[in-house]
Amino acid sequence: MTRPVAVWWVKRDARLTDNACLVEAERLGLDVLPFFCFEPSLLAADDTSDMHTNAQWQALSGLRTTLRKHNADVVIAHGEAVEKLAKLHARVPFTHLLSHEEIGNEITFRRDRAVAAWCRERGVAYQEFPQSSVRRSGVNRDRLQEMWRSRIANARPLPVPAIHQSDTLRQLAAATTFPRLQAFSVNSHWQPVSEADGLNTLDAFLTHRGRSYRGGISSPNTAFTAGSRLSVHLAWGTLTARQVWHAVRERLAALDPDDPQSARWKQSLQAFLSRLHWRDHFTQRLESEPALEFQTLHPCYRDLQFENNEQLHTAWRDGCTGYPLVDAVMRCLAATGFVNFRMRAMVVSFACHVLHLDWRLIHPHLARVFRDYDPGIHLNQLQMQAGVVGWNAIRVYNPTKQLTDWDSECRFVKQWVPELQDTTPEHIINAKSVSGYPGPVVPFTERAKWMASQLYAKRNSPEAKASTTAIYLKHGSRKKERVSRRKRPSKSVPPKKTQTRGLFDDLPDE
DNA sequence: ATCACTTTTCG
DNA sequence: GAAAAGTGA
Repeated sequence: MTRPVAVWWVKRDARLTDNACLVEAERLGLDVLPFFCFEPSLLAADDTSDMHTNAQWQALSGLRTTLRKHNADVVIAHGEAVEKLAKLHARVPFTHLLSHEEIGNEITFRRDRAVAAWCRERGVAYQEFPQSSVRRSGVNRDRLQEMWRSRIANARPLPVPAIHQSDTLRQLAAATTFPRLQAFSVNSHWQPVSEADGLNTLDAFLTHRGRSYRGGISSPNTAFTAGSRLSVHLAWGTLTARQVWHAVRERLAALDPDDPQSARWKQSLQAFLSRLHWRDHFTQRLESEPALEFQTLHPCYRDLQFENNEQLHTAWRDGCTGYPLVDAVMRCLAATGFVNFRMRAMVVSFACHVLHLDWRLIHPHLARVFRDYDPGIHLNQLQMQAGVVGWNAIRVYNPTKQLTDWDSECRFVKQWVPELQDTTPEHIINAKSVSGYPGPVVPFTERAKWMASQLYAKRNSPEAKASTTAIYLKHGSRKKERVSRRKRPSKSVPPKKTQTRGLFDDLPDE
């Protein structure tokens, strides 16, 4: 009467919809036992924080609630994965271990390898299923479009299959409880993470909020509602890119051409889809080049010396640089775990180009204050904004210009930097001294120019130029041919039509 | 000539 | 991204 058991090892995929592990268990006709492990070695990592552990706890709590409606439950463990799996195996001799293919940092990769080795030793069939278009260990970027088409665009999200779980298994799972961790206390500033919250967020974006996406995501005052807010769900796997992609495509197809609002919706949703696709481009780069967690993709920057002044680092981290928008963003992140892309890019640019801090030095803190921390996205964006990828122009964000452009009334600044509560916007923007708020820790223009010159000097060395092409071919975008443009078209030439941007042109984000 | 806006180039 | 260059009223 007892069927063989497949353990579904839940990691960043605490959801029932579009879950290949559950579908596979059903296909094999196995009982399924979901298993989640809070791992001390991961909890202690310098890029992990309570914000992340709390997200996983919420996702898992949601999963448990849903599973119970299916008359099933999840085993919750606290300990190292191999050790806990072995202990479970002694109790329930499962034949299969199913999990999603995680593109993470070195710690999770090594952990996955150790689990695979344990499975081989024990004769447990271990299978990992991709949950994005990223190809494991694949480096051929020419085939990425094809991967996206076959895995995302031309494949429907998987429906929730029947879940078979014996009473014995269910009782065993139900008896396991959450470990007592500080991270599990509720913080109302943090965005909720669960499959149900993910679906609600997606729905609200597609029915109301999404209209303002285009034009709304740049300002920190509007981005909290105009942004999709799906990043946490994609990061922790309470939604998949495939679910989101198809939901957005359906919404686009359903737009009423007679509705004057439709044009705006269309622009917004297409801009969003483009970014959704870019996620995988970056994740693929980390999968192909895991060393970029520790060193720059381009060799010419590896011997670059950074000032790494500890006072400047602390001032940046705590939001005390004397640059109001930078400080507001750092404090907002620490409190909420979220801010829009542009503001994140600005604080990275500021730390690297103005404070002269190594991107590896600022990496752990940022990872910890991003509730949507996803190593593939984070590490690539970090290197890109630090200007060490090699082929993009070096982007230096001017915090004063950003303030004028996106928070000219200083609403966001005042919300997070109460010292400036009673100061007028003009006063703040012109950096007049305010008692109780520090002046600029370092001068912007001079320091930014100096760092840019350092970076360009590295890049322009003949050896560097030689390797740039090779690296670009391996890791750059495939979409647009890099045609050398005519310097100055003659007057007689018919006006060239403005090149319409495709979804995947080499202009990530803003 | 000037202004507002877009495109191109690039420490 | 920012600045310079271009465009068209």
